[in-house]
Amino acid sequence: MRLKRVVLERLMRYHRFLSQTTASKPIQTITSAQIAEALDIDPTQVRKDFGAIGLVGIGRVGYQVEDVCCAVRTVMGFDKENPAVLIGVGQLGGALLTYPGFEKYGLSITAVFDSDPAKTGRSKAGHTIRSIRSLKPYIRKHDIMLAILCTPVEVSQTIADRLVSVGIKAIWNFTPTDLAVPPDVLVRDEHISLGLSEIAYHLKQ
Amino acid sequence: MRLKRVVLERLMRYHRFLSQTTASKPIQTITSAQIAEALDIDPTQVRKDFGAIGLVGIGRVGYQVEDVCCAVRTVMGFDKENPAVLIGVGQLGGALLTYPGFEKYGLSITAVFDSDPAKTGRSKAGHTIRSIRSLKPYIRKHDIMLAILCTPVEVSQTIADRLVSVGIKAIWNFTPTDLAVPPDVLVRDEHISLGLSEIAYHLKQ
DNA sequence: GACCAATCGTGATATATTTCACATATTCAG
DNA sequence: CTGAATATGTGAAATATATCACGATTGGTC
Repeated sequence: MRLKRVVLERLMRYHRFLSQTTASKPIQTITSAQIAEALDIDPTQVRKDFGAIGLVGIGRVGYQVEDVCCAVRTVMGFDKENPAVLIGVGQLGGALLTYPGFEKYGLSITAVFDSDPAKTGRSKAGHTIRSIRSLKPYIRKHDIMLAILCTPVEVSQTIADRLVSVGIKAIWNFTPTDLAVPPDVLVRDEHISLGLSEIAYHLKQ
Repeated sequence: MRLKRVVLERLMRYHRFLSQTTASKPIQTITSAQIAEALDIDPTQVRKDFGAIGLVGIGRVGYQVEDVCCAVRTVMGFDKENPAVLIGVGQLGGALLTYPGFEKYGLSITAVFDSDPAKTGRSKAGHTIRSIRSLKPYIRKHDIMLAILCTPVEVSQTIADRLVSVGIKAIWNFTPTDLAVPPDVLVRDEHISLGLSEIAYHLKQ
């Protein structure tokens, strides 16, 4: 069965926790209770999640840490290369370009685009900024499936439409827009205003 | 009753949608069905969410757009000033400093800190970077409740502990760490790896 | 003013998610 | 080898969330 978003997010937390833990103190195995305690999750939940990705533990012992990490990475698809394009090299786009953690997840930004003629041709973080007009041919030629969207709000839907028309399969949306796309295209929103709302509400209490 | 996180997120989507819509074409009222259609949500859900924040609509007409926006902003606490400190002026921290959208939500970054002596004293986006050693006295003196955490992973928990000990009430966590804090302190995680996992999984299918 | 169509408000229903409870399996001690 | 202790794995129960169904209310039309 297709894994739900909440499950994927928990799997990531397990993975991160185990990576951090083993980095400081190498351990072979871990129990669902230990993970649950650290991440403030119910132990049963941990076991069910593990079961969902085919992990089996050992009674009285727990799970092989190595196996867990491996299984999560495989299920997520981090072992596959995912070339991506980044569109809009503003402050945020620039910050993402230099983010060092992407390769760990199989993501590599292979080209960056911007509609500002003053930027095109220039170089940023080792990438030559291309004109937005070369976006379509590039995606077609290299069979890109993922686009990272960092444009101003005004053009984000327009760019999204172009991306869809040329066959993109996922859009990582850093613009504060609710994009309209066909159901087979995944949009993952990374609006920080959502986080801000939770914080502001908490502080008001 | 205390609003749930999912409700808050939907309220934000309504608010953003209405802001965008009215910006291009001024309208007085809107129906739950119209909002639901645009955001791919059930109309009943919209009405229940509105009911939860005390909004009442009019039969055959819908809701006053103005009222909705106003109610959301009030409930969220965007009408109150929220001074915040930002810790860790790297790529991401720098990008956040120049983000123009915060004031709309009542958030203002009043001071920025970094532990790198090479950075302290310098200026970035209109802020003088302070030494991390002045963090505690600053928070105490100005009664700051919110911290934006953009430090390297290695020190994030240490800084979080210091923040908690000096009375911070919410941490907006941009570092890929599961922070351990007392239950009365809100941590909102903004790990982009979570989004990445959803994308990688989708692309693998 | 009376009727019709469209919309809200909400209890009931359905679905999804989390937690509980316990049988089963494994380790360790004596 | 046996028994006690501690894990897992999973069906059942509880909780949370979303959707349906429908009465109540409003605005427009004749």
